[in-house]
Amino acid sequence: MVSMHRRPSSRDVARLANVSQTTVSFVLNRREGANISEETRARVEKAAAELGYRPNRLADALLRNKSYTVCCVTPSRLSTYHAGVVEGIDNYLSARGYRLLSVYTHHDPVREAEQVHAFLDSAVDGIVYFADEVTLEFVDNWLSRAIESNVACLVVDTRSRPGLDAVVSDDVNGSRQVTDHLISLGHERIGHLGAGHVMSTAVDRLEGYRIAMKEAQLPIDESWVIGNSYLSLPSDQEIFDLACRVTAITAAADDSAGKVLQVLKERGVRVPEDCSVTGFGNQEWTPWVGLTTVVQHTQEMGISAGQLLLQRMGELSAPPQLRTFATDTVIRQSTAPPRPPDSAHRMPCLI
Amino acid sequence: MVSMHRRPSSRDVARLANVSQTTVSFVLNRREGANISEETRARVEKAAAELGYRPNRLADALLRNKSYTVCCVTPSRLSTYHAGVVEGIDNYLSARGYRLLSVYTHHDPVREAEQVHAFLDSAVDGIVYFADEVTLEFVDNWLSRAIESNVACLVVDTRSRPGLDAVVSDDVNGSRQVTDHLISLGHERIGHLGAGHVMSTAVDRLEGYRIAMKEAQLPIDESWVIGNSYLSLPSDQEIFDLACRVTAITAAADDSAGKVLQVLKERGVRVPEDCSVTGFGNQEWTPWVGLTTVVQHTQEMGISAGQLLLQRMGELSAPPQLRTFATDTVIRQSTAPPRPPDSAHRMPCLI
DNA sequence: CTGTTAGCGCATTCAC
DNA sequence: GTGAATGCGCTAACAG
Repeated sequence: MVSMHRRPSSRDVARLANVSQTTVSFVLNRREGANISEETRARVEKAAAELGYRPNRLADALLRNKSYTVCCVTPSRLSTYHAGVVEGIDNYLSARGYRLLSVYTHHDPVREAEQVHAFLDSAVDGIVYFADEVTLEFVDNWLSRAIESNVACLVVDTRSRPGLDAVVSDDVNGSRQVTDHLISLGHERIGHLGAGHVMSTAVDRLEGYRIAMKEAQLPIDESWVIGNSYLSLPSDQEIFDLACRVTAITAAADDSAGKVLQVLKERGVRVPEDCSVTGFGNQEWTPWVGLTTVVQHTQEMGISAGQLLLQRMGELSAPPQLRTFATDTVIRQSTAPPRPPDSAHRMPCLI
Repeated sequence: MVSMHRRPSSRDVARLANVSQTTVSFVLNRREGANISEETRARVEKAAAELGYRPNRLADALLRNKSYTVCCVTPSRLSTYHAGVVEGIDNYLSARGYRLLSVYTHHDPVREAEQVHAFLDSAVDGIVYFADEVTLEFVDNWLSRAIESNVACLVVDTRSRPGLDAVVSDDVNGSRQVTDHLISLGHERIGHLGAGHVMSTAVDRLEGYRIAMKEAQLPIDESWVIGNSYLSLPSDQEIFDLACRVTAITAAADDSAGKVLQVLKERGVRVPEDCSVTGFGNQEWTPWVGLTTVVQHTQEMGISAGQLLLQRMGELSAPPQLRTFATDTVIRQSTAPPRPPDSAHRMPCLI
């Protein structure tokens, strides 16, 4: 026979301790002004412990219209980068009495809006939106209500919302640095596997590549720039063709670089001997394949996001802040000097 | 001047529509028995739309002690496997009026307990716990309360909680099949990079390896079995030494296999020529490195988990179910027949 | 058919 | 120093 007892309420504690509900509230919340006798305090605490009393968060949130909850909206779970930022936010907020909940949109704007509305219907205090190529253009479906509801909103990974607090990597310089690395190795024909023009991160990374090439006075053949999306990559043939035209490829994302490694391996193009490859993001698996890539300081970004959120909760009308984080380049085995032009070895595509 | 209006309540709708709050509730919830005139219904709906009324989920949840929310407790975000299962649960539940929220424990049992308690304090309807090597032995810190609170609990990835609904892969057979694949290629000295004895998945994968070897009448030298944890892998040297003693290594996890690939590459052991390598899990990056691995049917597992949860919510006393899912082996380029014993090429470690 | 009333669990203002 | 009364927004008995 399972005990179907209702869970204990503060009233139950009050009854057991022979005091009023108010006193229980005062004791358990350590309320300042209230001068409760030591004897009463002890009796209340004993009663609460005895019953295993825990305050009902719903009742409190309903009363205050505040739930001490922040939600984090992400396209999917699959990114070391996102994971790091979320962990940073989580660490910051959980140490300050807030909890962080996550939902995934699966790149579906309708689902995203539903998820956020559900949060707004539950007195959420803050929303962190991780920009997504697909849903970005639909954020206004929910963002306007979030702002009207005085909820602290913050966006990660895009500069396209100047009215909001935002946290981003310095994508331009990150891309520039990794391209400089290739240039310093002696590469002159360098390709870029980009991710289109929807995400400012993609645009910035392409821009960084262009700047590096320009500063080195290396011309860019426009056929060296391919890729329109983080999500759908160019065909194997397009990637292969690019590798035949250049001696190095900078990819705007590690996942894209991973795909490049696969294609080149399958077609007999050796990395880095025949073609160097770089990524962006330092995903967990990149050491395993020796991919040279760009490290983003995800923990710091997350902590900063947490700070901005709490500030915004306190001061809704303060001017929005954009925080940009420098990156590092981590050099592994996927980059090396290009083959000398007269090398005996021929690229398979040139045979 | 920001409008600081309180968000509209059902009472506001009632006032605007000139009806009582009850009528608003009946209309908006399409309550069966109540026979509301078409005219009234239209007036209420118009008023609700005009005010942009949305019901407050907190009030409802407080009243019913039910929030139509399920929480999912995961060690971290970084796993294609977890991602797939969570997506399956999400798809199933969101189509049935529930929402799925996720939290991460970062392998910290204290944090995990806090997170779950916060959910229990908010009338969560179900909990999905993804077994984790570190927190598994502490689940009773919160599990007992969850069960007493009549919350539907389900565990993924471990058979160690026979009292609970559980969803697992057929790890024994998955591991056995991938080992059989190596045996059929002609390997006789096969090593296993395991993950200890805490997680039943790790134990089962080791067991599957042993069964396959036994059935093929291949003896196992106990020095071929290394690895005590999913989280902390053996040293590079240990991995290298293992590769010198065998012609193939089955890893209990893709991440471990990835590490093996890195070490072998760094030390000049060619894969698959000198040593074949297999993983487990079909993580997103495995195609990029051509890793032969075991595919788990994550979506189906998630859907099944969703079904079990809803069943359990309806019938708390039903006998617990364990659902086991078959796996597939996906063969890529990291496995090949062993070198002939008299091969001219020598392993670097044997030189 | 619709409105009045009560109460979910809590914090809080105001008496005593 | 402590307690009675109020209301957050909602649904659901129960009247009428």
